Amino acid sequence: MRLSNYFVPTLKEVPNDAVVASHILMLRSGLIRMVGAGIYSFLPLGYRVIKKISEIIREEMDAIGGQEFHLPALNPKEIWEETGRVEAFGDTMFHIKNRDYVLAPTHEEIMTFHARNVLKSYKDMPQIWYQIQTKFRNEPRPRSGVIRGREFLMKDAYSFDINQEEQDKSYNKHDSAYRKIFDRCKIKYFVVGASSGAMGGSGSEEFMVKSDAGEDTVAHCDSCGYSANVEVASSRVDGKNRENKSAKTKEIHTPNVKSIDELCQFLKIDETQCAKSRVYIHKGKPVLILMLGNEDVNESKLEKLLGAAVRPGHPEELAEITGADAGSIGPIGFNGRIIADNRLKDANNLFSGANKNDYHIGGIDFKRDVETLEYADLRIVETGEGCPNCDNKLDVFTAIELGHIFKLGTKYSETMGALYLDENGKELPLVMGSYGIGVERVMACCIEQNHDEYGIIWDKTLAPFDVHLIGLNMKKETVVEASEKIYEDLREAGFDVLFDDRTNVQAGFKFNDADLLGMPVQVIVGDKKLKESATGGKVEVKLRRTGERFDVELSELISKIKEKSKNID
RNA sequence: CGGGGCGUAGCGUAGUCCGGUUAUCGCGCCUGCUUUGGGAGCAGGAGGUCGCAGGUUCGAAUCCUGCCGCCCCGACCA
Repeated sequence: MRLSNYFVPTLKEVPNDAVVASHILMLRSGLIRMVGAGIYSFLPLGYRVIKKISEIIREEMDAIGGQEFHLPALNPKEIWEETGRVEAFGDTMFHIKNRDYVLAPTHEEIMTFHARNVLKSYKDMPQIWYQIQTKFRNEPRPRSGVIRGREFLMKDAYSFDINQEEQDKSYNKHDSAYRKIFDRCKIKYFVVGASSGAMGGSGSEEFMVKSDAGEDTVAHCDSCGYSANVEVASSRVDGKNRENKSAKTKEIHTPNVKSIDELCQFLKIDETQCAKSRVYIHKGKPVLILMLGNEDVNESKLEKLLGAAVRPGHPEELAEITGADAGSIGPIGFNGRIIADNRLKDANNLFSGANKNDYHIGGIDFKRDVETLEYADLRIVETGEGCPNCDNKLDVFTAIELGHIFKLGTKYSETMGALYLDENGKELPLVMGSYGIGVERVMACCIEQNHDEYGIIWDKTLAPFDVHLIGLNMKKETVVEASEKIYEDLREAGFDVLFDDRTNVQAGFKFNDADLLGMPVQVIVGDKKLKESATGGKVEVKLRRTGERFDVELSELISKIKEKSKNID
């Protein structure tokens, strides 16, 4: 492709609206343009990358027996009403104004629609169906460029099996296919396992990439591979040890002391001597949560423990329930369920609120003074804490969810009546799985992981072109002749070549564009080096990732690039 | 949806507080000449509903009201 007539609008300056590296670089290198919030066009160069990623996904999906569909984005609303998901999605689903259609945010319903009445016999299974298409979600806040959009490209697959055991096989096939896909894309990812417990062993794995642009917070152990969303992650932390002697409880006047910090300062004590109180409302009833020191309550864990949603109590409620305002609440005399974090297990000599404004109580012994006290893990895991599975320490960071594989069970087959007959002629619901990959996120993550101050550094598997050929001074006939010939030869040798044949652009401009666009190999054709050799001339080859440059005789160029390309990974 | 910021040429911006001729500058774009291995030089030129609507005023990019859009933080996220 000749750059002189190729639509690659590069930007020298950083666009105002972009913040994260991948977004900035995708705009600057002319891969994408924004059309509206969370709505992007892929320009020719960017679309070449999308096609390469899609092709890798396609190959690996086909390899596990996947069959590619092309499904409508425009769906009759009534199909979605069968599963009650019009309501479940709520405002996240786009609705068409002048007909009863919705824009599909995912395709469980449509795939199940095709499966029912057609997959009738146990002999028809297993089936793996997939598509690589645009999804629509009315995200309240699109962000980070292509990473969270209102319209986005997704590979989603659905498996249909006769029972859970067979479903596990389909699930495992996807698990290995996903690892191959992300490995081939050279992405450094990790897998976050099933969020333990809640829905009876039904499995789920998220394929995550560490990134500041991410929206999930996860705890990860480098040495054993333990990974979990902080909503469920646990860690090894020491509890407050029970002291030999329990002091007597005493009420202490603590005027204007509202926070743990203030309490510690006022009493000259360490925060590990304090039990912090938070009151939550669960099913209309108050629950007192006690945390060691100044630790925050992990509301996700709390909800999982209680089995239903919780909310912090309003200030007026607190006064009514405890007789005190937020800064002076404690377990002694609290009327209701009390749950303490495991770190406070059987602790004594604690300070906490007195349920009386401007008073705290010291010398609290949980075993002696608090009846019906429950314990649970209610902490939010932090970096540096011990991994629950090995001797190492956890790292806590934000991450981008690239893919998700999920055991659906029979939720959709039952509500939509997708039933088959087993060997005994018994009618049973199909057991389903659902498996997604955000295609644009793969692209964004690659850029997040592979760029420098000058631009993108593509790996050869996803690079829009293999070689970026630069004719330095395209007004000199020697340069034109030589670069045109190299262009032909490289293409004949099977390389995709982006040829900067622009006549009106300075050398420095071309170099910088080449670094910005990030093809793995640059071939630089200049007048000087062409003249340097008696045997036909030399050109310079530069490897984008390492910055390594070297001169090559024209006659050896193809073989040299082939050799170097092998090593570029 | 809450909090904050922004909206002036394709991009990046000055001017806005304190209203006053023809709206600033850089990049990019067009023409010509020169230049050509690290984002060129000179000369000339085109390009603007100052986000939109209404209001105040002799006069509005600037003040007031309403709306729209975009970004960031939070809430939300099958």
